[in-house]
Amino acid sequence: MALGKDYVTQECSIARALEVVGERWTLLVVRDAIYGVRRYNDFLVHLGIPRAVLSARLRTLTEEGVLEKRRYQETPPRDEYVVTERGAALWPALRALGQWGREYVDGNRLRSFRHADCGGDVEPYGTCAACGTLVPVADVVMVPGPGLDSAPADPVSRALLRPKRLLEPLETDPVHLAH
Amino acid sequence: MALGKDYVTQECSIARALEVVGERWTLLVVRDAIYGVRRYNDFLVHLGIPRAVLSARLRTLTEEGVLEKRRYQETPPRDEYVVTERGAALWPALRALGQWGREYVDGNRLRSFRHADCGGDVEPYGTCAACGTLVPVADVVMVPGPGLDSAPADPVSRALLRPKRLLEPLETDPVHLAH
DNA sequence: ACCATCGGTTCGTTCACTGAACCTACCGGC
DNA sequence: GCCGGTAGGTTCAGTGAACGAACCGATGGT
Repeated sequence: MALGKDYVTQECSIARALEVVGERWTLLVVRDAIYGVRRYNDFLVHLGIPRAVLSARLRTLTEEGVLEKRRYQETPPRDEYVVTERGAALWPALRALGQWGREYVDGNRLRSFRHADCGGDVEPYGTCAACGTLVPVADVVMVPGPGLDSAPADPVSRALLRPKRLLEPLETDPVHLAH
Repeated sequence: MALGKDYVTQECSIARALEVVGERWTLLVVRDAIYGVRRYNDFLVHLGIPRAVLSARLRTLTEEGVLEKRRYQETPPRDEYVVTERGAALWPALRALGQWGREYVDGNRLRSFRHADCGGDVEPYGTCAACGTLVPVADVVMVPGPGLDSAPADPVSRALLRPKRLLEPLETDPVHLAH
C-alpha cells in the first residue's frame, strides 16, 4: 500500500520493494534500526515522527519480517525492535541512497562509512577502498562528519556523534547525564 | 517535503536524498526514466499514476536536476524528459532496492540485469559476476523474466518484454500495430 | 467537419499524516 | 498512600496529499 492503492499493476521488483518500505518514514526507521536503535522512545525522539505513525510502521515492518519484536524485560513488559537478516539486507539500498544524498545534496558533511577491519572508506558500490573486499553490513562503522550538530537535543543523536559499528545496539546516555 | 513537513531535523544524507526522491511514485518515475521512458504519456500508461501527480513529479524532478525537459519537436510542441547524470547516479540505489525486492519479495521472476559487454549477471553490489568489473548504468541490459505478463495492455510494458539497454530511449509500438 | 492524440489543469472525494491529548503499567521517593 | 516520571502505546480532530474523472487547447488525419 505504499503507493496509491498499491503497486499490483507494477511488474517490477523495485515496486515490490517499495510496497514494503516505500511509505513515508519507513526507510528512516530501517536506517535507525541498522544504526542500532531498538526502542520505541529512541526512534521517537530521533526521528521526530508522530507516535501513531511510528506504531504503524513498527507493526508493518515486524509483520513483513524486516524487524523482530523481542521482549527484553518482563516487569514492566518492554519490547525492543531488532533488525532481522531481511532488514539488514536493505543496507546496500540505504547506503547507495545515502551516497547519492552525500554526493548530490549535502556535500559530504554528515556521516561516512568505514570498513571496521582495515579502516578503509566504503565506496559507492559497497566495496572497501583500502582492501577491496565487499564490506558486509556488520563490518561497517559509521563515522560522524563535520556538518553534524555538535550538541543535539536528543540522546540518540548524541550517541551517534561517536563512531558506531552498525547493527550493534545503541547505548543512549540516561537523560540526567545530559545536564 | 517528502516526509512530514520536511526532514530538516534529520542530519542524514539518506534523509536528504529522500527529501528529493522519497515521495510517492518518485522513485518509480526515475526507474522508468532510466529504463528509457521519456514521454509524458508513456510514464502515464506504464505507471498508472494520476495525471496531476505525474505532472507534479516531473516538475520537481526537473527542478532538482534529476530529469531534463527537452523539446524534441516544434509543431505540435512536444517535450521529453531525459534522465541527467544526477538522475542516473540514482541507479545503484534503485538496483539495490530491486535486488532486495527480487530476493525477499517476488522470488526472482520479473527482471534481471546483465553486463552488456560480457553478458554476466550484475551482482547485489553492482559488479559483474563474469568479469568482475563495476558495471556503469549505461552498460547494463535489462532482461525480462518468466514472471512478467506476456501480453500487457500498455505499449511501454510490451516494449519492456525485450531485453533493453538502460538509458537508451524506449521505442513503443504504435497502438495500431498491437492488434 | 469530425475524431483522435498529446500534454496537461481543475476539482470533488477519499485517505493518510500530523500533533495533541489521553491511557495503562510500573518504579522511586516521601 | 500519593505524587511524579518513564515507557509504550491508542484515540481523535484537522489538514494536506493522492485519486480519478472531467475538461481543455493545439495539432494531425480522413
